[in-house]
Amino acid sequence: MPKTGAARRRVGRPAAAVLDKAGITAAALRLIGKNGYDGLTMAALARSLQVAPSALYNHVESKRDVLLLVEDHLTALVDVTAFAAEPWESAVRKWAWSYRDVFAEHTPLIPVIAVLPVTDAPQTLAMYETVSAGFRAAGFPEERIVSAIVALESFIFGSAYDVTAPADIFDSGSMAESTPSFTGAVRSLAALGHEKPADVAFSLGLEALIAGFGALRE
Amino acid sequence: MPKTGAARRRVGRPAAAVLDKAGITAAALRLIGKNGYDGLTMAALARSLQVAPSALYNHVESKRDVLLLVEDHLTALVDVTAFAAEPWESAVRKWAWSYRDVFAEHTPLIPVIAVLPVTDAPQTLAMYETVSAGFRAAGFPEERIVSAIVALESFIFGSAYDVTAPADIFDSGSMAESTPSFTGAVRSLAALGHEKPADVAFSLGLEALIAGFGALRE
DNA sequence: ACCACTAAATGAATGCCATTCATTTAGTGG
DNA sequence: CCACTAAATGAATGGCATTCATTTAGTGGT
Repeated sequence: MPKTGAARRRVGRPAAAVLDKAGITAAALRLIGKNGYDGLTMAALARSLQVAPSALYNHVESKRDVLLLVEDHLTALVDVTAFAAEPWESAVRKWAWSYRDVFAEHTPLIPVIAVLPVTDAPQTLAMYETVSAGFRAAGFPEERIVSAIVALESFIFGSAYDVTAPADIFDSGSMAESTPSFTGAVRSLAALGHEKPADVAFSLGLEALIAGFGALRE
Repeated sequence: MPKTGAARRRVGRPAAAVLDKAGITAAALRLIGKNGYDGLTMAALARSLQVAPSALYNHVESKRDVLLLVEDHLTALVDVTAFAAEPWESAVRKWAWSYRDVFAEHTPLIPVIAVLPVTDAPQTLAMYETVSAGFRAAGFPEERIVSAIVALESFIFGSAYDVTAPADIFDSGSMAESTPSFTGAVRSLAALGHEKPADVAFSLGLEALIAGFGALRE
């Protein structure tokens, strides 16, 4: 029996195209928002677009392609505006926090991004252009710009994972007596207060990187 | 027909146990070494141990469990010896390079490690104990030790991905004219020489972190 | 000596997944 | 008007982790 309200599409090319990359991207993001990355399957994506799974392959080559569309969309959300208006230190700081926050919600993309040729992701390339122009304007020696950005990005990606870690990740359980130094350090961090441990670590590392890199400027 | 040289095991519990965790770990590592993480399937693992796939589940609960065994084994390979014998700066430097090098070959484990409660991984916990003791002995304020280690680890994990990136990852292709600043920076890095870009970026970031954190010591 | 129980293997499903292919239909350029 | 291309369906395909019923071997208790 045909679906209740579903006016089944008949076989063959429809008069107006049903799918395009923007629609696929939006549907993927909706799906991820509702069910996480486990819920993002080609079948579920097709269902949410009221289309047969195989129809997706007229628009993307693979599931990895879908992840790439999502990645590029998200990168456009990273805030780079401070590079136009603020001193280098605070611009980097804002960019880094924003970048981490966006991808902390999307860690399954990190393995994809990390090895992604920038050619395949126009928004990502645009971000690099803005950031590297900011470094150049701040007096960075040209041959260090890319390395500094890569180092910051590595730190940001690693820190994004850290945000998703369970609160009790450092609970050493029954081994506590045999690891006194670590157990003590964990306890005294916990005693410190309510600020999120992932934020404390990110701030600590980011400020060290900013200070260290700032010294390279001419 | 029974396999050629294979003396098929008959159904039922064998006289001597065929499997244990150490054997499973070793086989998984062999498989990863030969075919990468794509080649590590429960079926392939079982085949390499001459066992039915379902037999594995008497010893591990899931594939994730297998990855955990591998992770803990690898962590034991990270070199922490310098913390016993060298000044803090060089000990951290050696540890960080070693840690990055080990996991650069095993990036698919990073999502697993990053959210892994330390209770489940004794070798990993042992590494933390040695490192935090080194920080403490170097005069680190106790409540910053964990944050500093987490920040370093985040940088290390992100940098491990970077090692695996394709050489032409920053080739902006046809968009080169619209991204002059970034394209110029990439070119002048390439002109610089033969040192691996991932190593340059890692060194740059690591030295900044060491310098920044060193200043926290009392 | 027996018996209940647990541990460790096999082999046959199960259900999900990404992807491919043959087929159908709709627009388009020459 | 005709060949071609684009975009949909629907039916495979093969691989995957995992589960379950079944069989057999050792073990601890009476």
